[in-house]
Amino acid sequence: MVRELPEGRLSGRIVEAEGYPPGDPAGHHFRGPTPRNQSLFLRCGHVYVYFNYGMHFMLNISSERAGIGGGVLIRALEPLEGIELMQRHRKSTDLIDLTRGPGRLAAALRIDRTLDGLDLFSRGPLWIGVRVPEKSARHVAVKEPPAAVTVRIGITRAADKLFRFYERGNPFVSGPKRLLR
DNA sequence: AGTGCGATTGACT
DNA sequence: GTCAATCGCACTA
Repeated sequence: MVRELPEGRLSGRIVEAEGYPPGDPAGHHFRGPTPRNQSLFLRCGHVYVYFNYGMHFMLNISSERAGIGGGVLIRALEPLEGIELMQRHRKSTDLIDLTRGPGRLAAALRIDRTLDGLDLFSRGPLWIGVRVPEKSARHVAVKEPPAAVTVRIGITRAADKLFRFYERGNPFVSGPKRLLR
């Protein structure tokens, strides 16, 4: 995940996310489009930013064809670039909690509703890149990071669905210990 | 027009 | 472990 700001570039590896697919009663798109959630109905790859609990922004990415509601909540990053600026945004120097959790992540990247509706493919102020290894590893077997699947965090409806995905063992993943697998 | 609560976090016992 | 902060919005009437 790459955030471009006048002060510099911020980036991090996505290590935790949750799916909110079409028809999911826990999704904000479930009851149809409204002014708040219309970005979830844009073609996949658009940003939906939700202001939660009156104080935290949450970063989502639409995941379906145009007109179909669905999205992915980005819950945690492993910080890569611009760590000092992220620390200023978070008013904390604690590295492990810098982007661990959806609210912290959005604060660190200075994400708010002005980014709502943005097309991630447009290479604007926010986009997703593919990290290229420092050295060419074509002849080396690339090891896939171990993935784990659990129920989603902090929801009440469809609470049994296994739609949370994270990199096993990564210290930048959020959530209660009982969900660790 | 009024109301209850939410995809969380940080402070505190 | 508990709990307050804080507000936009969907829902009810």
